[in-house]
Amino acid sequence: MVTRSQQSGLPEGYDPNDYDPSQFPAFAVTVDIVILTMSEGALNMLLVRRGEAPFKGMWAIPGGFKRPNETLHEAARRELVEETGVDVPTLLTQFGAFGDPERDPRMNVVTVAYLAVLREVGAIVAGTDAADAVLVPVSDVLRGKVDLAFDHLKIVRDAVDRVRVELEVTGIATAFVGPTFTLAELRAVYEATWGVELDAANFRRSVVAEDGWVIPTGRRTQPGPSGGRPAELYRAGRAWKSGGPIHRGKSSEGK
Amino acid sequence: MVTRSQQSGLPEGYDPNDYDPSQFPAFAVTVDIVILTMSEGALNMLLVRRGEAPFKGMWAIPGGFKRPNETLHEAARRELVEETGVDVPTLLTQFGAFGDPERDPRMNVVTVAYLAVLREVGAIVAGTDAADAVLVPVSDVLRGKVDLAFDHLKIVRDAVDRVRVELEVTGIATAFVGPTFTLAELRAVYEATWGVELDAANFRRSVVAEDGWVIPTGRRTQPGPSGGRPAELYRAGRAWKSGGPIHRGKSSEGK
DNA sequence: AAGGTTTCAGTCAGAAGGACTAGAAGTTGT
DNA sequence: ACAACTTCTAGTCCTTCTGACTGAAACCTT
Repeated sequence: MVTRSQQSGLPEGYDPNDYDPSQFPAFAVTVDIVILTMSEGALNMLLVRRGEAPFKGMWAIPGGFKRPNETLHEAARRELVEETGVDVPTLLTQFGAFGDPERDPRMNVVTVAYLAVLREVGAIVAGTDAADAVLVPVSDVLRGKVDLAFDHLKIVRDAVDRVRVELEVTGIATAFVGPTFTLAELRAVYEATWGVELDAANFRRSVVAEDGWVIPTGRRTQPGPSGGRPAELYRAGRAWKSGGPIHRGKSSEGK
Repeated sequence: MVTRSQQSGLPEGYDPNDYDPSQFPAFAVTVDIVILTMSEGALNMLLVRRGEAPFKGMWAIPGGFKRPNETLHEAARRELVEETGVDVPTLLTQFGAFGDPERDPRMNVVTVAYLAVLREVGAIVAGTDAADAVLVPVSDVLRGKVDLAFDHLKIVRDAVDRVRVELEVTGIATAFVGPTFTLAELRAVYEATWGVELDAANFRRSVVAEDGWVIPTGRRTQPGPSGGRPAELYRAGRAWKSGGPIHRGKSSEGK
């Protein structure tokens, strides 16, 4: 937007010749999406392989140009559908903008980063060419085991920081699991994202505490191959709109 | 940035002719800053008057174009210095990007919004032409008492939402007060921002609780015109790096 | 039937926090 | 000088929250 610095009343000590506001610099604006999902008890993310220079052959998070006639959110949603075929508009949260001059060697690109949380892991990668899209553990990416293009490593770090906070203050945890879920599944989301271990009994007590966090369906799961008592299936309640029931204590391994 | 959607391996059902990536659309990128400060026990913000169309004569939050050779954070810092003369790089936090197509009637502008917290109220407005810059209560803006240009009302709402969260999870509260402060001053920050009343004794207990939140200086303030026991002066400790000591309860009037 | 595994239910103690009372240390007014 | 008032500080009481733990219930495999 356009305010003081292109008006006539410029601040003292500022030479308008340093910068001509009528000739504003042009930027490319892109939208990048960090797509998270739970797989085998760990936090995973979707990466795509770049087919063009720069960074050809390297892994990157999906994204693309914003179009002039769409909002940022619409652009993120469009890219998400194109990459995964999944349409989850409510779970798309913007978490940062990145515009360092040297982040793209070809031109000046400002990107707006979004965070998407999905379930249904298998269908995601299947939707694209398997060689061009892969699901990798977030921990591998954070440890630098995967070389990412551009400043995508920084973007991923910010995304993980954000989802850890969102887990505590929003209902994003229910987005990782299906429409019905066991409390163990839900607990695994917290444990994998925060890198902690939560007491199953205390977790249950917090979540079931007479509020509308989860609603029992009456049905049960089949126990896993290792046996065990079958778990009850719940669906998400309406209380998640304003802060979740689980809060993390003092120190956590993660971060 | 540039990833899949401009590569050869485009997703199925996507016609490349819909959009030619090599001719990426040009956007103007600006940086807008919501500058908050405490004044007379209330949360205030800085507004500048627009001197040019569109929205000429209306109030707006300060901002300006990002330059090609600076980062977003540098642009925000530069604009902040130009507007207020105050340089507080650590307290500049990015909280959102806004890019609706119709947000600027002239052209396609994507703005990245920053939040700055300042003290020293008087010097701020004095730095600019008094008629062009004004400090107004945030509550007035949120109630729609002040017509803002562009989508700045939405930006301000997001900024206030953000600062309310930051107050709880970061040490941003100490940025509102001076290098030394009384506990009543610090408490007023929470009360004004959250729109609640906090018990002075309980607030003290939480903040002084053996951790490094605040460090007594041994000095005292002069009591106000209404008398009262003089308050002890503290300075901020180092514990604010990871979460503040004050948490808000269930329901608050604010938000 | 026995042992293993997982879920569910309850107890106990300490921490955290809200409401409250009382005292301490200044002010102003008569 | 004294009373009345204001604000800050210190402490108590009680409820709620939460971490750690025990044990029972329900299902598996062998």
